[in-house]
Amino acid sequence: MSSYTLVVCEKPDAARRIASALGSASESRSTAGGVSVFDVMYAGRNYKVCSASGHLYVLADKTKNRSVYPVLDLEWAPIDSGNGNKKNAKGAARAARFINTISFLARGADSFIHACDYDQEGEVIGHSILEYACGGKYDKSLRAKFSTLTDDEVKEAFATLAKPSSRLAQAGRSRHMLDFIYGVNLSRALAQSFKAGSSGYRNLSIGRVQGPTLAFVADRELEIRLHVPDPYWVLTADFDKDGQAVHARYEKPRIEKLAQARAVLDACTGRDGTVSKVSAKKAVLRPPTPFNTGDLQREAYRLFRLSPGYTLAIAEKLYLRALVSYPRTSSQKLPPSINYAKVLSGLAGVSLYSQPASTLLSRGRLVPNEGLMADPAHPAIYPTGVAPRLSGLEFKVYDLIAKRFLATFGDPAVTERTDVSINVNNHVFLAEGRAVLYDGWMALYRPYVNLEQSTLPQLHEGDVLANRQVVMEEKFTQPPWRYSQASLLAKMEEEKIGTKATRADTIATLFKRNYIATKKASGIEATDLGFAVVESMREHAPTIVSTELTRSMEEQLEGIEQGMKEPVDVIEYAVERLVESLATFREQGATIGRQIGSAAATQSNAVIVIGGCPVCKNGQLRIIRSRTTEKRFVGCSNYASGGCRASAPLPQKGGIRVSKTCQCGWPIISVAFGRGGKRWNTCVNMQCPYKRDRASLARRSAQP
DNA sequence: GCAAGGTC
Repeated sequence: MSSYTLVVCEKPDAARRIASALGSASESRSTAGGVSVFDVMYAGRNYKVCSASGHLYVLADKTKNRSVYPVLDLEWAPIDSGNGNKKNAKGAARAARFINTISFLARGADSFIHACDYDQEGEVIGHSILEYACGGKYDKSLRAKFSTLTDDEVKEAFATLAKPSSRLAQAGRSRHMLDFIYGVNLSRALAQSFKAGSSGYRNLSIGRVQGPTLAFVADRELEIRLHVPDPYWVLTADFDKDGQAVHARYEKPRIEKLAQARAVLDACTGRDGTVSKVSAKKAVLRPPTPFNTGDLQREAYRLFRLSPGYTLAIAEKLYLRALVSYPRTSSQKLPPSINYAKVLSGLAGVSLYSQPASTLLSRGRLVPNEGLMADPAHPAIYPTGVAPRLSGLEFKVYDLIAKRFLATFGDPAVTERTDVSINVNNHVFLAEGRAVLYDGWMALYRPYVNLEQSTLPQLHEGDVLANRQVVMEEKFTQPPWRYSQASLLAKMEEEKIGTKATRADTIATLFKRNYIATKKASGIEATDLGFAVVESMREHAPTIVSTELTRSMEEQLEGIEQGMKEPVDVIEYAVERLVESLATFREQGATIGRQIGSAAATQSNAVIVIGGCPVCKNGQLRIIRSRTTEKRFVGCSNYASGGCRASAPLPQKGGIRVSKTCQCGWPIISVAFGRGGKRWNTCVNMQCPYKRDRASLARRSAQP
């Protein structure tokens, strides 16, 4: 085979699209790694288009000893089970297959094109591959720059190749370094302090994104706990106009003094009202903008109460089945190159969407209502037009994406708001009506439209309304809302921390660490442990829980990218500041650990009831963690007061759920082993006559 | 058993 140019893309899907944009490509599987490679002729040259699968190289701690800090001596190494996806050894094996394929292809290549996503992380991904898998080829490579992977743009990118920006790569690599140095060292300091100040090890962590996110929740929780409810009074009135009800509220929505409210109540009770003013205003509501990752996550939470992480996982599945476009995007734009007509024709073939899709198609000119946010590598999320076969939540998320896409092409809706002032003995009450005059895009987005309508009878100035009743209600000012997973994610977006692909993961990590917990129906609250971590960080390493760290880091990285700053100086400056914090942890570790440890202990001793006690009949069986051995077991709430000795061992690992009560009267628990692993159901009663696998419970458990 | 960032 003659020589060729090796094109390195960020992910397999991008390689496929880039290859097919250049010409008719033939796909083969590399013998070196078993991953896809595309051969294509373009402008008289042979190209082999291959891809990574995100980052194949990450920073690693050379010493590999997790109990030692500070760790400042880092190296770039292939993802392996030790540095990267510990929870997922498959990830490391997968990375190895891509690296093997690329290094094999690099040997036969005479030139290289860096065609990863054109952003900071993409620059790093390509840089590592060209340097480490291809043998120092970054400086000799050429950069393809594109904002979306359409045929035209890919060709344009290949026609305007230029030297890659090593400044951008340096900025990206420095970002990795800073996050590792701050995150890993402070996490180790936390965990080591905990170990020194209390019994046992606990996996604690903190980082540039985790820190402020946890602080958002903790600070909100404090606001809630410190909130002092102030009373106020609300007056409403119900009138009647020829048998039709008119509901109105007093012009002042809140009255702070009871005496004032009473005075109005007395003055108005039993007196008819006169319409003193009627005004109607039309409003034009523009169609919604197409979904980016966060918009979709928020909308799926609002409508279906899906967590952001779960929504993204479902969207990912839909993407892998070619039903929707790439779901990790910041973009609220739909470039014409995605071919609106093609997508709509596809949807027209699906019975659910055929009517609205055909109507849109028949108009000819299609212009989506784009939002302001853009993404260097992907358009907004849209359906591909491939007919879906889905059910359950997958269908719901797909339907939401499909209807949102349709709605963005709809006409603006027109609504009318009518305000009516009603005079009662010189006091003014207000009634409000809202009506949709033209539904436009709303028809395309049903049932997901969020708009309240309220109707009023025809009213004119001078009309007299019979007063049915005036009601005075005492209310209290409310504390702010707790964050939901969706609003916490929105807060992260607003503060520009984390990325569209990682925000949901960060929230999941905080749950896993037991820093935050869901308080039934009222949202997320910080746990005692979460509070303790924020508090101790504010004292010893305040930047890690503030968004300022991200801001100042961005500034430094910008300096590197512009050539105004050197990476070593930036890193050294960060290290100097961090070392002071770490020294404090080293000196006061035991004290810090005791503070955090006592917070963690309140938690592990928290009462978790799993059922009624079958022995004493009036106590409750609870999961208890022994203070001395730290082992968990089942005990009766009457142990201390009533001397009930009912107890049972528990498996020490795995999440426990109560499924039902066994015929013997004790609870049957369901234990999860590992992530997404099998669940194991068993009665906790050691003497259970109905149980077959007593031996296996004994093996997996320990007596308190 | 540590971060944040890619992607599956």
